[in-house]
Amino acid sequence: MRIIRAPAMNDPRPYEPASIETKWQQTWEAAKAYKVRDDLPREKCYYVLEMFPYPSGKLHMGHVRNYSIGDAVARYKRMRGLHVLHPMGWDSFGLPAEQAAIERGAHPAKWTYENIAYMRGQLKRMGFSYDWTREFACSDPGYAAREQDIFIDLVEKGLVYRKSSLVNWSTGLNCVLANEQVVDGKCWRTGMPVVQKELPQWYLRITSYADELLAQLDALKGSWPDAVLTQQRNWLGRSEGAEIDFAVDGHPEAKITVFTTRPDTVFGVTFMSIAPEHRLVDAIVPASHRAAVEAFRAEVRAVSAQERMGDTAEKKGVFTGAYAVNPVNGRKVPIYAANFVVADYGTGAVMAVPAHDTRDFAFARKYGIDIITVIQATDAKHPEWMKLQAGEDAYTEAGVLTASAQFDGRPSEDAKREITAWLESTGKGRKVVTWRLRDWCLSRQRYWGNPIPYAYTDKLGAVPLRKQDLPVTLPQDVVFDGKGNPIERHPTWAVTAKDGSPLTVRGQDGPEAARRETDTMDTFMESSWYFARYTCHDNTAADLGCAAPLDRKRVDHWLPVDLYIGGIEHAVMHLLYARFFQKALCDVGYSAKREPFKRLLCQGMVCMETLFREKPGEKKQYFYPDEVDVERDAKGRVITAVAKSDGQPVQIGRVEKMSKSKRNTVDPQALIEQYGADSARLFVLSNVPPELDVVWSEDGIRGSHRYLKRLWVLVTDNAERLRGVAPYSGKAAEVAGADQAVVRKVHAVIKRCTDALEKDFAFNTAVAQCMELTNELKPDALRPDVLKLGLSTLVRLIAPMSPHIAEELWELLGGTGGVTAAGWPAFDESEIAGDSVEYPVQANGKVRGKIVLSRSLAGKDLEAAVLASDVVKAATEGKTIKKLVIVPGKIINLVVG
RNA sequence: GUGUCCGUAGCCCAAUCUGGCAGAGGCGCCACGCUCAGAACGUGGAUGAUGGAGGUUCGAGUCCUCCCGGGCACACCA
Repeated sequence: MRIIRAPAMNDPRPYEPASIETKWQQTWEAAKAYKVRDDLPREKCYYVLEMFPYPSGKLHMGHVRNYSIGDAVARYKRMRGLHVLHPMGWDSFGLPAEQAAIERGAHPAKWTYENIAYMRGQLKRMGFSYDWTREFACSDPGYAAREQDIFIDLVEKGLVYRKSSLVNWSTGLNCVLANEQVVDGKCWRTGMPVVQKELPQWYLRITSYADELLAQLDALKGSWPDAVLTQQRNWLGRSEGAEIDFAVDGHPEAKITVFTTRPDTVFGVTFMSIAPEHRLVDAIVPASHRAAVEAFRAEVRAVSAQERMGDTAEKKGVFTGAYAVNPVNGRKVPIYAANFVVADYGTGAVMAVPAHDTRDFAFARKYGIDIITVIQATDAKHPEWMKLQAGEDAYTEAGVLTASAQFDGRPSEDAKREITAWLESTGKGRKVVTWRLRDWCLSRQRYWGNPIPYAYTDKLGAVPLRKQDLPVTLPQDVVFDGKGNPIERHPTWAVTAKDGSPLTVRGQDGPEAARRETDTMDTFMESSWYFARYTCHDNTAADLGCAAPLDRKRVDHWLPVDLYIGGIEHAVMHLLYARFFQKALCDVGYSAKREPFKRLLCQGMVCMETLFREKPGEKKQYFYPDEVDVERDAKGRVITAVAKSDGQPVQIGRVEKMSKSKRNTVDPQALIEQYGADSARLFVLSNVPPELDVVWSEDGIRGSHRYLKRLWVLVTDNAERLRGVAPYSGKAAEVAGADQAVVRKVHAVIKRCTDALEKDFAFNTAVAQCMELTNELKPDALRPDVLKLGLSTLVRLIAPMSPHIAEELWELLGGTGGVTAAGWPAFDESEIAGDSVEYPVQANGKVRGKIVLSRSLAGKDLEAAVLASDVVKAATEGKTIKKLVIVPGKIINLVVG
């Protein structure tokens, strides 16, 4: 049994995070401390937003980090006197809810809203300063209804269309995926294979905004991470070139248009590659080659998208038996159906110039096709050029044209323009720009999403619903058995109007019986405008179908978001869709701000060491940390690790992103219970800058907790006697010794903290500064007013990171009105440096000693004082000074010989 | 392969933008204090060719060039 010593009379109150944190959370809630108004001057306002979570059940460490960063910024900005909009909500449509319904029988809505309730409680327990009055979930009827209104606006603007096309069909989800959701040919969510399937789908015309989406990336440089800008640029994939029309020999009605970025090489075309699915293939293939082409097409189709896209796939083709005629020189070239030609990029056909394209070169070699050089390198020693001379590889760089009729001798860049112009003038080609970006496929054959507000009739086809007939709400009585789309199988929903009567749409001769669209929208739709909705979440009239989705005045007051924080995994999908959507919202009249996020911060992952055993031919067996004993040497390096269960060795693996499957996770709830929210928040902000990965360790969080305890003891030990003392507010020079050092330190630390937060949100260095100041504050050595200055500064500096303890200590020190209202402490640059400077003295770059001189010394006086010093005399003994470098306030360097 | 970021103590990182004594902070380690002992706490301490080679400079972790190593992104896109 443990013997617990009774506390002595003057023992300070112990640090009990749970009670302090609950107390202040209740205080903030009761005071609606973080509710923000919409009618204050914008320059006094700040909008900080973290990517809202999918309500999967409970918070994970990634959330804790993301939201701790955002909250620290929000609290810091408030202390700087700004009115901060800091909202939170739920990205609550999506597949896991349906998965849960299938597995556990709970309705997706029930499961989702129970999760939201639990996670909201966790966020509140973390003490995040959200304006909870603006909270909403995307699956709330109000939000989904507003989204349908916007959808109809987009329809009227011509941004929505339906087309039948090959789509990515996830065999795991029985559902269509966007290109971005296909990773290495597999479903990004389930990892199951993705196959191509022909289906009619709804699309949003994001490609109409391609130019603007690209152009405005330049303006985001410096405010968004380069990695994100690059990824978006790659994704948009703008490519400038020419389309050239080739006639087909013996088929005067047929014409194959190719797209090329190298019109300067057109005289070197020796064959053409065409996508096997190209619509002209059947028309031009002679009977003699039909069987071979059909077989090839079947073979290509059988190969999964994954293999076809990967660079391991062999480049293959089959001669179609047809010939194309090169419009510039009349040369007849064979047409090959090739597996590497993508049907829906460019024109689905490529002119092949083996001399100047690596892939064409390999293909020509394989099938024995001619190689004609039409570009000459200007540098005869160019390695690629020498390879072409040796018949080893193509020369793909720019050069000078040859064997190109009237263009001989022209440089590539000029020839591109001139040849394109010539083709244009003869009607055989034209300058074009193509994009890698495709339109956004919106349809999902799923239940738990927002219904697409369309209906179909036999006569009219697809008809958008009128706004007064909205919203379309999901049927409640559906069956989840994992076999396809539950809405589609509902007996009456698709043909029943809001009021229960049979669904009709208005036709020319009166109402016509109609059937609803049963597809729901991609959930990236909801996350494309939620940041705008936070500014006016209450814009909801009694009749849901009639209120405007957004209040333009408030949207434009708050947007763009000043700081948006989230994971880099959203670099393309979410962030590109949201940028597009904001522009579309502008064009339907809901905003004038064309970019949604002014600054973007992508925080790193929370990682942890993995522990595993591996046997040949078996999957890795992972261990939880508490199942393993680790032994370290004197330097802290790991010597051995063994499992507690059997004493056998365990391997220590890489530090990897926390995941359940690797058993390297930590439950934030347990951290809160053991150490408190303040310690958890401080830990995820310490040690590394926000954009780097942070490695979780038990020792690490104990370190953060230990620091808060030290701060607690330091303040509570002295609070009583300091309560009535005013913090020292005079000059540093007016006090002496340790007091003066502390006053200077206070100014220096405030400056460094402020710089760290203003420049890069470098909370790690801000925390370090707080610790440094704490280490300097020795109560017994300081005047009470100087100590009070130090403590009251410290408490305010730590407040954005660990707000509960800061509030409590602020109150104990006699502060009123809360630590936020107290404001961020100010500093005076001139108070940081002392009157004297300790100059290091270097001789030929090596430090020989130090001399202390008055800061006010300058010019000849300073030089004289330096030369007179013992250190300089000793260093120059018997040598001559060739050069004397004196940097006032910094250093002295002697060049001697 | 191309682009980009990075490489500082046993580990995570400051200092790099704006050149000036290599170290703010944390973890780990060691010693001492406290303790019957440990934990906790406190006090103190050790640890480096700043990945390598050149260059610029009075002076380079910092700027320039090349190389090595690593991360991330892109990579049949015509």
